[in-house]
Amino acid sequence: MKSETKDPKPYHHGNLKQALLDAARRLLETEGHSNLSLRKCAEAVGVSATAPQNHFANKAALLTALATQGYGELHAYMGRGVSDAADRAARRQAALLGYVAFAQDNPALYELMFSRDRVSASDPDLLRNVGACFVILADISKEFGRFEGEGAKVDAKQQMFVWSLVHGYAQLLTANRFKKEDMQGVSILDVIPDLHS
Amino acid sequence: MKSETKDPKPYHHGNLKQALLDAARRLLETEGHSNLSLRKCAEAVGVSATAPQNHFANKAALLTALATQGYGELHAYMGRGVSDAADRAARRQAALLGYVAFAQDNPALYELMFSRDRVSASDPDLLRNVGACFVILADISKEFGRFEGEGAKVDAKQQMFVWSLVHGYAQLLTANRFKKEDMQGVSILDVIPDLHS
DNA sequence: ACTTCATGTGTGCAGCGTAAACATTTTCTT
DNA sequence: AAGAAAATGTTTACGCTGCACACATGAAGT
Repeated sequence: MKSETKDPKPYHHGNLKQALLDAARRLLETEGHSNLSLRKCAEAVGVSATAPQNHFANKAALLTALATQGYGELHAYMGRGVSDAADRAARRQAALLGYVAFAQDNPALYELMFSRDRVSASDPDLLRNVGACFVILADISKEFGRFEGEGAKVDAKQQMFVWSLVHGYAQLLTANRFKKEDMQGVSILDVIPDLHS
Repeated sequence: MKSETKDPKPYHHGNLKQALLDAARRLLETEGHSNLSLRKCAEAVGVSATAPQNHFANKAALLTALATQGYGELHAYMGRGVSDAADRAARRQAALLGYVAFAQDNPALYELMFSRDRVSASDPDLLRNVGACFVILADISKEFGRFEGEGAKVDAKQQMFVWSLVHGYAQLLTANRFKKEDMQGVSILDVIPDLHS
């Protein structure tokens, strides 16, 4: 019984990496992005100020991990409560509502996920999770509206249309750019025009 | 001739405020948002590190002024090359193309304009310029697609649809979230589905 | 047992925003 | 014209930040 795998707490702290991510995530939403610092994360977890360096090469690496985690959860939100047998219209509805719900539940993280110079956009893990989200978006975009051109181009336009619409809606919503009175009883589904005659 | 208004250079520097904004804007696009500092702006202009404090209460105030300026230019981009006599379809086309062009020309500034905690969203000047942009968006949103509900609600949904779509498209485009091959010869106008039967 | 490596601490440094005291120049008031 | 007041700029200082570096410690492998 020399290498049992029952207790995965390897040593000093436990698993500091995930603890730092959790603390960073909480600080991000509570204090705002510009008040998030590695030192505050370290202090929240109870380690020295330089301990995070053992798990993240720099601050950008931590933010990238945070964004990667965010895309994973966004994917989960979009797939929530959808049975495999559901038709595309049902999946589409659930995915759109889930997408917006994630942004509303994690506005600061959502903004970070689309920031241009705070996360390293070429990170493989990040790209993988982004790709997983895009698979769902591509699926629900099929048979959506009428676009001109040949087949592949039509698919691309449909996907760009759906992603642009839901992303823009989510961002403008969480950035409070919509008038409150316009939002009464309105969801992302109401903002999609009737596409067929 | 004691108070002639011919030379508006008041004294020491000239007009440091605008010079700082110009420097900040250049640094923002070249160095990226996370490498923009007041001290670098001051150095670029050739004044001491604390001189900006006389013109901007804090860094957020400078970024807010930058965003305000951005919305002014976005408004100008949307109105470019449009005669007053043009019909709504022509204005819509020009405004959408102008909107996206501004985002492409000023990606870092565009991101700043929609950031949640770096600009003070309640600034009156900012709100005024945001409102001016929204007036154009509301105008081009009329008679767009088919939405259910009574009159005012339909207008609101149309506006939210158009702004969500063009903002999402602009942001995803500048964040390189679209596949390059999908973008070949595609503009914002191609991503809007045929809304009528 | 000894080495090796992963992980955590302590120290130090340059850059940052910004507060405070002071200097200088313009503008206002008389 | 003269002095007061305001606007603008500099210097200094302080605490916070990311991070490089040397070192300590505990776990794992041989």
